[in-house]
Parts: sequence; structure tokens; C-alpha cells
Amino acid sequence: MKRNLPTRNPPPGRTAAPTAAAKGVLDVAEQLAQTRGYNGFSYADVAAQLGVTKASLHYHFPSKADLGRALIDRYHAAFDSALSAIDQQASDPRDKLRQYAALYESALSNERMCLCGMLAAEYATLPAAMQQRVTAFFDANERWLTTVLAQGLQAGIFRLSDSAKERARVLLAALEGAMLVARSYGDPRRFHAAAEQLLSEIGRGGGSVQRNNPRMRAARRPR
Amino acid sequence: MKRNLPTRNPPPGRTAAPTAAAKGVLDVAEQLAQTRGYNGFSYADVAAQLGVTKASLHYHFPSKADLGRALIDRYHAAFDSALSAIDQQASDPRDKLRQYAALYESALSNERMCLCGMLAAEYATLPAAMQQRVTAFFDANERWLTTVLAQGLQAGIFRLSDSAKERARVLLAALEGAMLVARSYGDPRRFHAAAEQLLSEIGRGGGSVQRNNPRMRAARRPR
DNA sequence: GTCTATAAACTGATAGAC
DNA sequence: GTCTATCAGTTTATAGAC
Repeated sequence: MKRNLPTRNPPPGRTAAPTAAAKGVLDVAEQLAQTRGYNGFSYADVAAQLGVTKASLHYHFPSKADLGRALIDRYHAAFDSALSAIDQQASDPRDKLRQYAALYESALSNERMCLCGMLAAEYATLPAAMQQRVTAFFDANERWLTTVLAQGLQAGIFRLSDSAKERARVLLAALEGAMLVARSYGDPRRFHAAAEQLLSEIGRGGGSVQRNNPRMRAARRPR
Repeated sequence: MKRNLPTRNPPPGRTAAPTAAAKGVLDVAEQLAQTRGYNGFSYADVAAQLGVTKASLHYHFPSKADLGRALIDRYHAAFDSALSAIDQQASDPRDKLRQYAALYESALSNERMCLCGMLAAEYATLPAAMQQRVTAFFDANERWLTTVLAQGLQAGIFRLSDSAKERARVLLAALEGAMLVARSYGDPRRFHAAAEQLLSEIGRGGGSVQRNNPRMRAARRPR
């Protein structure tokens, strides 16, 4: 049972603008964290994939908790960018939700779990700084989904049996769970089918109509 | 990066009837696996909680893979028993689903994730024998849910926008995901609210009617 | 920034006494 | 069944040279 050790001060001037080397570390660590979990990889794994020594990693991220924190921060920032891109590019709330689901799907096609979904499983073993960031990520997702659902309600194209916020939570949880299960089967189509249903039942039919939605072709569709 | 080592033959006559000592090991290991994950606990953790030495654990479970396998086998068997009990005790498919969700909820109230949901996150790091058992557990859940949904369809009390099997998969994934997320917030009510919605929208209203379902009072309702 | 070298703690596991 | 003793390997981390 590892205890969460106190962390030293990180080298200055690094958090703001990560160097190219630090980015490489994050890239490898991210892939490992999303496929094996935070407790499922070590500095040795990252170093081996990069062809460097473990010691050099500690220059960029003194402790594994620092690395873990940076991992979530970058992931969350990238997610924010992706959501902003969706908001700019699509106006129909149905398209937004499809593209949101496509984000998950593209991770899955690389055999990755959502980073924060993975960390949610390991939650009890994480340093406090990572725990806070995991729920902050979920909160941000919930807020964005709530807004999109509210847009659809106002436009009269969604009909919900509950509040937008409650439905946002269900959607987030369901998509995370669909990823979790689909990955065990190594079958992204399992996720795709679940996402299809979850989104279609939000439409004005109340869930039982308008399948083979023609809007599907408008959404960016990986695989 | 740990490799999956080949396992030796386990001592004979143990798998069939676990001794009282072995049961104690499984109880502690199960709690740890459901809260911290398979990679998040060690023989030392189990031994410490039991007040015995690590070496004695290896008598019951020679390798950690053996322990992991036994963990899933017992969990799956207990789940089968619980589902049989539901089938005997309830006839209304809506009640069956509520009691199914209550199973998850009672784990959550002990801060536990579904064992196989947890292992699904760590899937890539698990020994093959454990991987197979994780999906077998999901398969069994999917079959039971499919049967219950089909019963509700036949009775005219469910209306699905898809096949019973497809809906069973969505339900399973959504409940696992709702557990995963709710546990991060330490808030079982988050799971409860999500489960309520997921089940209510299966009802004949198509998801948009009959809230405050009077059947709720019939279901065993924890917390 | 990256290296060599090293440390201290922990991990899964075994041998053999009682 | 459980213990003591021990193991080889791994994990996170640091010191100091280049």
C-alpha cells in the first residue's frame, strides 16, 4: 500500500511552457496511462519507449505525482480545445453530441480508455492533486453537455425526461462505461452502437423514433 | 512493465471447496481489488489486514494471478446467486431491474466499484485467465438483462427503441460508468439518480412520461 | 538535459522449520 | 496452515559527473 509522499517544488518555468522533451515524455506516459492505468506503468516503461534513462525523466517530472498532474492538465486543456472546435464548427446540438461521442471513439480506436475514466477507477490510490483534477474534468464535461442539451431543448429538437444537467450526467457516465466495457472486448463498434442509442433517444421522438438519423453523415465519423 | 508469467499448478482440492482461511483472504482481497484495483494492492496489504504473513497467503493462492482468478470466480458465482434470487422474488421486470441496480448501489455504498468494472479498466495488464473471466461476467450480465427486457416487452410494459440485447448492453455499460463516476465524487446518490433515469426511460412512455413511478416504493431502496 | 550510479522501499514468490 | 528467512526484480527517487 503506497502512501502519497509529499512532493518537492518542481523546477521553475516548466509548467507554463513544456519543452519538446517534456512533451515527448507526456505523449508516452499518456498512452501508457490510458491503456494500462496510472498504477500500470512506471518511469522505466516511459524511459524504455523513449530510449532514455529513468533519471532524465525526473528532471522533467520530479515525482510521478507531478507527471500524473501534468498528464491530466494537458488532457483537460486538449479536451477544452476540442469542445471549442465543436462549438465553432457545428451549430446543430445533435451534431455537437455526435462529434463529442466521436472524440471518445477515436481514443477507443487506439485502444485507449478516456484518461480520466481510467483514473476514476484508480481514484482511491491517486494523490489528492490528481483526484481533484479528475472530478474537475468530469465537471467540465458535464457543463458543456448541459449547455448543448439546453440548446437542443430550446430549439425544440430534444425532449428530455429530466433536466439537462441530470441528462448530461447520465450521458457522461454512460459513455465512460461504454468505453470501459467495449475496450475489454477490443471492439469499438460496441461503443459506437451504445453511443448511437444514447444520442438517438434524446431526440424529439422520446427515444423510439428517428433511427438511421440522416444527420449521421454530417458528423465526422471515425472508423 | 510486468509480463504475465506462466503459472504453476495450484494445490489440488482447493478450488472446489475453499477453506475458511482462504475465504478470509478472498474477503480482504476483494475489498482491496474493488476499491484500489488489482494493481493497487499487494500480498503485503492483504496479510497486514489479516494479521498474518505474506508467505501464508501463497499457500492458499500460489500466485497473484491465482488469487485474481479466484476473486472473479467467487464474485461471478455470488452474482449468479443474486440474480437467481431476484428472479425468484420478483416477477415484474421493472422490479427486477430496480433490484439489479440496487446490487450495484450496495457495492457503491461501501465505496466499492463493481469488481469486473474495475478490472475492465486494468484489462490490458491482467493475466489472460482473468481477462477471459471479466468478459464472461459481462456476458452473463448481458444475458440476464436481455431476458428481463424481453419479458417486459412481451408483457407490454417496456418499449425499446432497439433490440433487448442492444439495450441490455447500453444498460450494463451505463450502470458501470455511473458507478465509476459516482465513486470519484464519493456520492452514491449520483449513481442512484442515473439509474433511476436509465430504468424509467425503458417504461412504456418511451422515456418522457411516468416519473415518480409508483412502483418505486415496491423496490428495495437503499439509503 | 541526459547520463551513471546508487539508494531505500516494496513486489511477488520460494525454501524449509514448526 | 502458518511461520522465519530470504530471493531477485522493480519502483520511485536522488547525487553528482558531463
